[in-house]
Amino acid sequence: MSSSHQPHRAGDLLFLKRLNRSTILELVRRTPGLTRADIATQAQLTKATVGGGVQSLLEQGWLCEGELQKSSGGRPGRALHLNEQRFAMLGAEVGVHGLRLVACTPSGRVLESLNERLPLSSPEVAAERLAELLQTLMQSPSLDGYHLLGTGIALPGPVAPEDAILRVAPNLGWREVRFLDLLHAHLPRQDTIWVMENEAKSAAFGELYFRTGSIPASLVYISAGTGIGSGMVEGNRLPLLSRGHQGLAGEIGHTVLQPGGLYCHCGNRGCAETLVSGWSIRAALGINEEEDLIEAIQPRLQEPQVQLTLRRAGEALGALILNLHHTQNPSEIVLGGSLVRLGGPFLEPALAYFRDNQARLLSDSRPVPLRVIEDATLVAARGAAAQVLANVIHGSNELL
Amino acid sequence: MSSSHQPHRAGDLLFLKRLNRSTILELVRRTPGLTRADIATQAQLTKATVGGGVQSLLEQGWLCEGELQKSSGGRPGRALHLNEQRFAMLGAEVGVHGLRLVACTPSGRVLESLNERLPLSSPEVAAERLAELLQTLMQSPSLDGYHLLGTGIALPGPVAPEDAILRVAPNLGWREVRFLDLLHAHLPRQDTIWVMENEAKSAAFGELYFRTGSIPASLVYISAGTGIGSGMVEGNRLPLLSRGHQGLAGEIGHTVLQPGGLYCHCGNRGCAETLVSGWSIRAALGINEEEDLIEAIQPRLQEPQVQLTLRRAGEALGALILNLHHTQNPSEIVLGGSLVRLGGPFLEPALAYFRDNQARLLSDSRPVPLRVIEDATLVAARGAAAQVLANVIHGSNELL
DNA sequence: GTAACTTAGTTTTTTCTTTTTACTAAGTGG
DNA sequence: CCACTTAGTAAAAAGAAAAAACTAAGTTAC
Repeated sequence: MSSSHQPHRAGDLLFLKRLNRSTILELVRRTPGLTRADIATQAQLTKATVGGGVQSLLEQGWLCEGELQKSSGGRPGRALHLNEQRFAMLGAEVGVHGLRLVACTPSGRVLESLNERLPLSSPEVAAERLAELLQTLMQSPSLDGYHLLGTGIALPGPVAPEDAILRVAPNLGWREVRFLDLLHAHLPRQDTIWVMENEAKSAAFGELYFRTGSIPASLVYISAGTGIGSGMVEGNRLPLLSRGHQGLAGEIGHTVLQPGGLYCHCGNRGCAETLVSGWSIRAALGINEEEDLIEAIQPRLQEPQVQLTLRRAGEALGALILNLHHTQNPSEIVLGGSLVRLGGPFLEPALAYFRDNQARLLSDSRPVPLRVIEDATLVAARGAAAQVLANVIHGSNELL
Repeated sequence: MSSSHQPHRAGDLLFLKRLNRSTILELVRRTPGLTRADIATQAQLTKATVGGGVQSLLEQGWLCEGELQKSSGGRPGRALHLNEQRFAMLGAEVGVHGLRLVACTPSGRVLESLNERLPLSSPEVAAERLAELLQTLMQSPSLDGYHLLGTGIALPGPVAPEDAILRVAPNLGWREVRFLDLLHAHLPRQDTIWVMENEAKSAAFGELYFRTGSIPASLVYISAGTGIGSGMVEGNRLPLLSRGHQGLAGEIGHTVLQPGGLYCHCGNRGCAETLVSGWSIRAALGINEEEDLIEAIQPRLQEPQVQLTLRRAGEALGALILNLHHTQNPSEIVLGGSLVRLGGPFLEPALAYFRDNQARLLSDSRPVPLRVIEDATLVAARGAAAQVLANVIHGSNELL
């Protein structure tokens, strides 16, 4: 969301100060254990400036001091870490089959989570229930003493940038929903940050943002569930989400993969979702909406028709991944979503297709890493929480 | 190339000063005729700061003062413009069929251009000839009195970010070419900026960067010629090119559009280029490499086979554009390249496909603007020059 | 015509943040 | 134990933008 459509920020001294504070905090966040001297080197600031900045970040409770580092012939520096006891963010995902909530620390550690199945319902009902669960989560004992920075909401559909409107959620049957407004009817804003973003984009953000050590320059998260979506985040200094003009960036489920192919829900023909998605697999195998897809397929895995369907779907997913490779070319690809649980018969063809074809153009010896997340339950909710933190650290608010 | 892999820049006072100078220059560049007061409002700086910044930019020759604005009940402000007499950038495109060179002013006005056909040749030969032509261009009388900021080179293939290596140029048969090094064997660096980038990405950059007035938040340029490539540029403050991890971002010609389809040059099956590209159309219609594609087709436009081929290719292009819409979702799409000259029989199906299908997901009343560039001869070269200027204004060099 | 008002831009002083410089702290190695 | 190295702090200096006061140059009301 970030909003703030002002193209240029004021370049005053306060801005400079905050920029340096945010730089320091960001460096420690990425590589825990840094000393003041390390920061001075990496940020190209003087020791004095870093010392002052660290001082104020310690006082505000963002950082805490750790052990003395090993010395290499001089006074040892003192390690700095994110303070894990002071601030927390909430994140929630509104999914097709339920609500997932997390509370996590600035390093991404999950303090508490909730997972509730909820049948398909109206935006109003979902918002009311989510508000209740958020209240519950906030009062959880494991959050005692934490100052809550804000709440991020992940939704299964394109969210218009700047507007905080969920444009459409095909699998929920929602359209043009101002979900945050609905939520605030039951839960006060309370001067904290509220972020609302697409589910796959949130997941992508969290997967990159909470990484420490060697951080990929860019990352694509593919969310394969009832529908198929993706999100891309990149940028070295501040991680930026590719949202697109109308929030449609990453809607790979509706890229054409077979011109003149089957009709898709969206009305076009040959969309990727007609080949690979929860709903297309259900349709091909005659599995009811009420049944759990995975549970229904598990006992039928030996049937040739099931195997063929899964292989075809997997190959289509492989082509989709390859297409992302050739349009966005991320440094890393992460695959999550409920379809991952279909396992080898579905995943192997996908991975094989990408593995065999990704080096067609470039004979690059180092293939792009592709990681499969077995349990992606909390990924999107956690990523929504991540965006709250990023908003605080990089945003123009007064919290830092 | 931008390079400078340092993740964080020093936040000292000089940095702040340069940031504000660059902000001022950027604002005037985007909306010529701004007054100091306008800038102060938009940049959220005080009149005094803007006054000082403008002063130094006037002295350095970046800006010049224009007419008095109309007054609305007070002292009229003085319009500021880019100085078009002082600085210039060179840009060149190495294409499959020849070399194109331009010299242009900071506003993008072309001072001089060269266009030379060159048969397919080695990187060394091309570099030597390009060096000669650059020399010629630099000595052109219309560049008298101009200070040259640098030179940008656009190449028909993926360029690795940070490395200045052309990874591969399929239609030239080149691989792993350090083109700038070859060029510098014949032409000294001379303390100016050198930029090397993919051709479609360069074009995209130039199309966005030289725009004034209402500037789209993001733009995709599609280059449809012998092969098909694209480039995306976005970002409000400083325009950022999506390069991708290995420079493969935008290689839409090798996205799979028909799994199990025809074999592509790259070895994979069903790539978009097997359906729409200069080479696939030649193959379908039996047109020799030596003939000019457009000239060969023109007299045969009434043949049903030609019409069918062009329509099929156009529809594939339409699907490609729709796929970009659903993966990148740019605010604007620009279509250029030699295939544009095929005209209606090719373009109409493409535009119709995109027009009819782009609102499937969102019933957005305002469709994404799609502009066709009739004569894209100089677009990539000009865009390469644009990157030089952007490097000066936003980069960390001392020129500002 | 002129005084009141409005807006543009500059000059001067003040404020604030970083750097510079000098210093203290705390380890290693001969 | 003493030189040496590196980490971090403190006080003085430099430099940038802000704030306030000012001049400049138009319009509007009467």
